[in-house]
Amino acid sequence: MPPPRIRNRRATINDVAAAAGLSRGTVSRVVNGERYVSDGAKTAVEDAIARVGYVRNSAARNLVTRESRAIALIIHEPHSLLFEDPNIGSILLGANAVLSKADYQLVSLIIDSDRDSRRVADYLRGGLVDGAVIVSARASDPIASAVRDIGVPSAFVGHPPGTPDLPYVAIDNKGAARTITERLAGTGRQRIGMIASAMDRDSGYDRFTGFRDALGARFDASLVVEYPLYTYAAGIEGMQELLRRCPEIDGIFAASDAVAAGAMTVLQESGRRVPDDVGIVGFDDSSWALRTRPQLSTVKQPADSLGRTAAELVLAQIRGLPSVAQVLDTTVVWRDSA
Amino acid sequence: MPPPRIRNRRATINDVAAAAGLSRGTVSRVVNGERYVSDGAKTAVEDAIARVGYVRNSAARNLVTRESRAIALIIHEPHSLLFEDPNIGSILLGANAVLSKADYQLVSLIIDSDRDSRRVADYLRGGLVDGAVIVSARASDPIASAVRDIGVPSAFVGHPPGTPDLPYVAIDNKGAARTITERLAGTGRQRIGMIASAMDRDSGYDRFTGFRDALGARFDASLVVEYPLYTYAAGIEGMQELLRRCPEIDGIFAASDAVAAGAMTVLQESGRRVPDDVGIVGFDDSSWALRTRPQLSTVKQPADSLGRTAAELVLAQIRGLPSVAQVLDTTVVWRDSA
DNA sequence: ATATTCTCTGTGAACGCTCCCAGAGTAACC
DNA sequence: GGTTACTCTGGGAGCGTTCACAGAGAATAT
Repeated sequence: MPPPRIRNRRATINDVAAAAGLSRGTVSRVVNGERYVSDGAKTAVEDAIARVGYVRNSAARNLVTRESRAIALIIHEPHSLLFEDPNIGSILLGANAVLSKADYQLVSLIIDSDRDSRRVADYLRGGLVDGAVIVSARASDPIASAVRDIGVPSAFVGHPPGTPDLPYVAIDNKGAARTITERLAGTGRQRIGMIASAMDRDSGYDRFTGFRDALGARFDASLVVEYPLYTYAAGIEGMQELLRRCPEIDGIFAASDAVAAGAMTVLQESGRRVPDDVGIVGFDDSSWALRTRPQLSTVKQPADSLGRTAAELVLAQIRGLPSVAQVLDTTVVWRDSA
Repeated sequence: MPPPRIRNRRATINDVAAAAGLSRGTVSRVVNGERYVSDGAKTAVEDAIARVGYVRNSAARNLVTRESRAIALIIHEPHSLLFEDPNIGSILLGANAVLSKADYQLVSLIIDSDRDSRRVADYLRGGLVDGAVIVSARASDPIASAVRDIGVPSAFVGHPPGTPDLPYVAIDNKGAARTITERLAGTGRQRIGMIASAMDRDSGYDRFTGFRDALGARFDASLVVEYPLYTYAAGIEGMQELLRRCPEIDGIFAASDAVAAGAMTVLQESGRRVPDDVGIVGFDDSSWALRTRPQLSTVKQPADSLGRTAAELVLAQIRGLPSVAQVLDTTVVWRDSA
C-alpha cells in the first residue's frame, strides 16, 4: 500500500479549514466574501490561508458554478494586418476596460491557421469563457458559424455577411464613405478614383459602395483599384496603378489611412502636390493620419467604442437582457490633404 | 418536492454512455483517443455524441488532470504603445505558432490598470494556464514578482532588471546599439546624438549604454534626449530639442524605428537632407523602416523568434527539461538613411 | 492442456470546490 | 415565556471528468 500521494499538493480549502479549526463551508464563505461569518472566524481563516499558502482552484470552482468570468476576444486577422491595423489595439483596450470594470477577464485568442480555428472553437465549447467578442471575421468565416452553433453569448465587431442573427456593433461604412467622398468632390475635383481594400469584408465593400453612390453618374469604374488588405503597400501599388491608368487623376479616396499614406508617398514622389494637384482622403483617423505631410482628411472611426460596445452586448446577454445590434456614429475630420 | 433540475443541462459523458449503451469509461477512452476500444464501441460512441450533442466540459477535465493546455501571454504595455509597437504582433504570432504546434492554446491577457494586474495574477494562480510568457514587463513590475511567487512555468521576453532568476529571451541591445553607432560614426559624422526612450526597460537602457560605449571619448551627454516611450511623437519632440541644442548635429541614433521616423520628419521639414546633411539610424527593422524616404538603416530584431523561443522555454519547463536564458542575434540592415 | 499476454469494458474513487439544508445559539417581538 | 427571526457553523451531495484497478474473454506461447 503506497502512500496516498507523493506529489507536493497545493493547499486546498480543506487544508485551510483544518489549519483554522473550522469547516470547509466557513472557509468558502470567507473566500467569497459572503455574509454570516463571525469576525473571529474570518480572521482565523485569513490567517490560515496565509499560513498554508492557499489559492483557489478555478477549475473546481468553474465546474460547480458553471461560469468562468472570462470573455474571449477572437482576433482573426491575416498575419500582416496584426501589425498595421491600429484599430485592433483600440478595440481590445476598449473591450478590456468594460470587462475589467465588470470583473471579467478578457482573454484574447488569435486565429492564424485552420488548426487554431478548431482549437479556439474547442476552447469556447469547453466552457472556459462565458462569452465572446469576434473581431473582423470575414464572410463565411468558420469561427462565425462555430460561435453560433456553440450558443455562447457573443457579439461581432463589424457585420460579416452571412451571420444576420447575431448581435454586432459596427459603423456605417457606406454612409461615412459617401459623406467624405462628397466632400472631396466638393473641393472641385474632376477625376476621382478609389483604392479599395478588403472587399470580402463588410467594411471594405461598404466603403466602396458608398464611394460609388456618392459619385453617381460621375463614377468611373476604371478609376477603382482593389487590394486584399488595408496596407501601406496596397496604397503604394494602387496609386502607381491609378497614375498609370489616368495621370490626370485629381482625387483619391483610400479605403484606410494606411492605404492613403502609401498613396501619398507615391503622389509626392511623382512630383504631384497634395492637396494642390491631387486631393486625398482616408478612413479610420488612426495615428497614420497625423504622420503624413500634409495631414490626412479622414473619417474618424470610434474603435475604442466599438470594443466597449461589443463587450457590453456580451455582458447584456449573459445577464439575460436583450441585446441588439448597434451602429455607431463616425465623423469626418477635415485636415489638409484635401 | 420540485423536480431535481429544470435548467436544460448540457449533455454529459453519462448521457453519451446511456445513449450508446456503454459505460462512462469507454466514452472517455473514445473521446481521448486512447487504445483498447473496439471498432463497434467507437462508432457507437461517436454516434451517440452526435445525437446528444455532447461537448466535453473543460473545467471538469482540468480539475482532474491538473492541467489546462493553455499558456498565457501577458502584455503589459502603456496604452498607446499597443498601437505603435510592431514587435508585439510578431512576438504574439511567433509564440502562437510554436504553441499551436504543441497543441496548446495561447491566451493573451492585457494589463492596462492595477485592477487588471491583480485579476491577471488571480487568473494565473487559479490554474487556468500551465505557463506564461511575459512581454515587456518593466523594472519592478508587480506582475513579474507575482509570476515568480506563483511558480508557474514562465519566460520573459526581454530581461527586466530585478528578476534575475527567471528564464528570459532577449537580444543584445547593448551590443547591437554599439555596432550600429560605430557604423554611423564610420560614415564620417562628427556630432552624433541619440533620442533615447524607455530607459526604465532593459531595451531602452541598454541601447543607450551601447551608444555611449561606442562613442567613447566623443560621447556628448548634451546630445542625448530621453523620452518615456518608443513613439513617433517622441521622435518629433526629441529631434526638435536636439536641433535647438545643436543645429550642426549630423548623426542621430534613434531608439526605435518609430522614433527615427518622427525625427526624420522634423529633419526634412527643417530643410536638412538625409543622409547628406544628417545620417540617422533606427532600431527594430519594423515596417516603419520601409516607409520613410530614404529608407532607414536599422537593427533587425528577430521579434518572431523572440516569441517562438519564449514559448519553447515555457514548454521545456512544463516538460521538466532545463530551460536557460537565451540571447538572440541581431543584424544591421544598412539602407539609405545613413 | 495450461500459463501468459493482450484486448476490451465497467466501476469506484478521487479532483476541489459551491450549494443547500439542518441545527445550534442568540436576539427580538408580543 | 413562547413564538419568530436572524446569525453563524458543519457537513452531505453533487458538478463532469479521468484514473486505476478488476475482471472477462480471446489470442498466443510453453
